[in-house]
Amino acid sequence: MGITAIRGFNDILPSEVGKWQFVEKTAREVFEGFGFAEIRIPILERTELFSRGIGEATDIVEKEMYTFTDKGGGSLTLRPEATASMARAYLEHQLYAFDPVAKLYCFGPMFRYERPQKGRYRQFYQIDAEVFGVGNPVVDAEVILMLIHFLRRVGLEKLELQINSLGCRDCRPRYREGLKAFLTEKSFQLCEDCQRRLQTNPLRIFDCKVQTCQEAIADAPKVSDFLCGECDTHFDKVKECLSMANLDYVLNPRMVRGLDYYTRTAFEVVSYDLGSQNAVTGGGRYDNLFQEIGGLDIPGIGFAIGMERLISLLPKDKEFIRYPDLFIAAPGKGTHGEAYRLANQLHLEGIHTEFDYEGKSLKSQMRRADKLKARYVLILGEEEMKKGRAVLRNMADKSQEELPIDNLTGILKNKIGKD
RNA sequence: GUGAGUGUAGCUCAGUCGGAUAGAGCACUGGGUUGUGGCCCCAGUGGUCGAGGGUUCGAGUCCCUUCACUCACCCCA
Repeated sequence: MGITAIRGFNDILPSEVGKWQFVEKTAREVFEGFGFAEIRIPILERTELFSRGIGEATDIVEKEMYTFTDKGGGSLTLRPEATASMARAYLEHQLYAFDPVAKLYCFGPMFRYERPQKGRYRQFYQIDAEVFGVGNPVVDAEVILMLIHFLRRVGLEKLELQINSLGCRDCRPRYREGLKAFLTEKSFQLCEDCQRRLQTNPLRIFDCKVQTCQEAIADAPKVSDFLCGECDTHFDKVKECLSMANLDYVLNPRMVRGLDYYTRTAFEVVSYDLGSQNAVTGGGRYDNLFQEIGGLDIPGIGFAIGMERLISLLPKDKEFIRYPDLFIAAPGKGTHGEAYRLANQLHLEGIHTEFDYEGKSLKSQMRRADKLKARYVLILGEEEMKKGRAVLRNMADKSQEELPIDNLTGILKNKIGKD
């Protein structure tokens, strides 16, 4: 093997690309129907954008970013997520001056230096959708509704929507301290990792798989007990709106988000067909992000969908590959040029046509037509060609008919359009 | 960063206790049919046994090192 792709960076081969196009096309249709507009943003940003936006102490910023110094001497980072960049673009171009409310979506690769495993790669693709400028809980529900609607449209079932409220900058620290105090008394029960988490991020202990840690936190206080009045009514309103839309959800008081900027509503959609990395999408509200990166006090909410994870869940029986409409077989040497001429003519008409480049036997050409799953084969026989005619074979039912070559385009368009 | 598993043909995999020229199926090419696909039959192409070192008369097989991939931890989409 010569040069290979680097670890965690994958090629998406033609046989897979149909799925990607389908998912992207569906996302565009659904999101634009909800009033979202596409935005395209760079994949490189100043490192500062992420360290301030995502949070210095997060795993992403601490150890997962692809950061380097460019020739101008500045520190740049391949984006590990899109929200901070989208917020930056919104501020930089003062989109709020036209309308404080911006509903944006974008597609693209993200980069995180992690050990790859099932559903986790160093370059991975996300679909992001964000609403900037609305603090009202109705929009939380609206965003979640759009997300679920999209997931159903691409054919996913057996999904579970989990929601939680993380509180705001007032009540989250209170909860954190409360939890810390509670667990400190039980710290002898905690594993080594959780001893550390107790200091750095006590909320994470909820995720620990160690039996004794689970026992320790079994009757730990919940976020909901600590929410301030405003966060409490906000969350109630979100739940109420979800119910109004007939969306089923599971309250997961243990759900924690890894990025510092999340506040209040947090949600995840998980699938039990995914393996260990079971979140297809995750998101939430981030009312502090804009202040961290720019100063203006603008609320936001959004989600990121993991493309690879989503695509791995797509129904298996669905066909995403486009097969040729026609294969032109030219068994005789004298008919080769005609195959080339005809194929080009048909290409200009948008008819997906293949032909043999190698001058192989008719049998071999037929075999290839079959392998490519061409619907029709046009056989340019020397006998027929002398009369200006050719044989058109329907590969599915084996029927054949002799046709005049000069009228071929019209006839094919008619036939192919029919089914 | 940590742990476990796996590396033999393009793909999926056999390969016994260390023994002779490393196999099968699929795929590919050609033929059986001078001009007709799938099924069948025949033949052919294709290998640095991941790489490097060691033990041995002899290594795909045993040992060491290394690389890659996979899964899991951590964390997240």
